[in-house]
Amino acid sequence: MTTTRKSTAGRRPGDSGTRETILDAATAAFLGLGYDGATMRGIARAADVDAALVVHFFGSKDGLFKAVLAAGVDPIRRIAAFADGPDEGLGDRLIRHYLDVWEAPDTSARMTTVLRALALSSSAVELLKGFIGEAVLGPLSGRLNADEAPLRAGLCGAHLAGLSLTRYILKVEPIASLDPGRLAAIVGPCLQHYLSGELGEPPAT
Amino acid sequence: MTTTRKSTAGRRPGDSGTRETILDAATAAFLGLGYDGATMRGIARAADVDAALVVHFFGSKDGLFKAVLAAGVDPIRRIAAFADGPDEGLGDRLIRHYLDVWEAPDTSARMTTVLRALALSSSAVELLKGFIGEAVLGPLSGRLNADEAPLRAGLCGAHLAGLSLTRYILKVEPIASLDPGRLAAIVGPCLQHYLSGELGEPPAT
DNA sequence: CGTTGAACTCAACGCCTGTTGACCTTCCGA
DNA sequence: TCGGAAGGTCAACAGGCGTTGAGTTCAACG
Repeated sequence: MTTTRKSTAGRRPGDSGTRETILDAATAAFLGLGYDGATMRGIARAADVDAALVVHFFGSKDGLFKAVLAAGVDPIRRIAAFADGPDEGLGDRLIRHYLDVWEAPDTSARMTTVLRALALSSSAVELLKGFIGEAVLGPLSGRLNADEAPLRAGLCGAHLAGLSLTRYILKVEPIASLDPGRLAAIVGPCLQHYLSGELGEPPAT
Repeated sequence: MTTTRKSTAGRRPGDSGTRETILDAATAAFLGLGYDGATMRGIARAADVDAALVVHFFGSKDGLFKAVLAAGVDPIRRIAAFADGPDEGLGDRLIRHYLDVWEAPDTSARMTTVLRALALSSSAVELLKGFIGEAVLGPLSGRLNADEAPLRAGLCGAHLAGLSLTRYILKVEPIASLDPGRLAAIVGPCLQHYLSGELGEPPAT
């Protein structure tokens, strides 16, 4: 027995979905503990795997977080579908697509992960900012033909972010329990106003 | 020279406000880096002091964080003053009071610290919910004579929370750099619509 | 059948963390 | 005048962190 290993190493037989297992464990860890709180070793342990394998798959902790972000935030891209259609119903379609995404159970868990991670680490803030800018605000402001498109997109983003925080994370009533359709009907017109209305002028009920 | 120290140790002459210096440094650190990101050594360095002294004063990192939170207390309550005055300008006064509080440098630092604490414990979430409910939503919904007052207040709260997240914490442009007066002029009418408008009807630019 | 590369483990690296205990120096009250 | 107590430094601890590199095992392809 000169250099014989313990034989636990090496590739496993069959098609192991280890990568996905790790990703799930990482999602749960980031959700429960935040970016800094979650550790590579802990995630590896939860996935019943060596920490080095996590590095092997995702390169680094940052890479892993980005992968979680990409997987969790990927549904955000679905929101972009709201852009198809005439200008007039834009605000309404935006809020409906947005709510659709958040109401899906696993999706909302993933997105909550992202938001939670924000509170603990500043590096996560940079990551999320980049993603929001690229995946949501960019396409949105690109589609708008009104002036000050980035501002309009930012206002919508701020309103939607606040809605998520209130409804899905803090669960403040009565917003949290409100019927999605009703909420969309209420918020849609305001988004529309931000998108195409006269900024700084009263919406005039 | 058996055990002679470098003579840098020992009590400093005069009345040194070292404790407060440390508290300030800690506030800044927690704000900029989050709980885990901020380090005892870093805080000590910023206060030009040894890390052990921080422990000496506050017991532990947890104790220091709690001290920072306790020092901040309740600038939120100042927002409640918006309620004085006629109904018509309510939305406008709400956003202006809200921005006033957040624009004050030390206040915003402290509030952001609290927000960051959210991820630490679910009790922090309860704390914030209580704060929001008591200081903003309560007075607001109590004052409104329209129907569905809690819902209206909740909508305003959601919008404002999103604004804080976007402007002060994530610092997403162009919202972050927007002139406060302009921002108030833009958002005020929408708040007003939530407060007294026809919910679910278009604001009709 | 041989080779290549992907999957996987193991041991170790260097770094940074919060905390401790010993020690020193000044202030203040008895 | 003298003795705590309070303010302050220093060196070191033990442990956790992300990451690395070498090594092993398996699957797939020519």
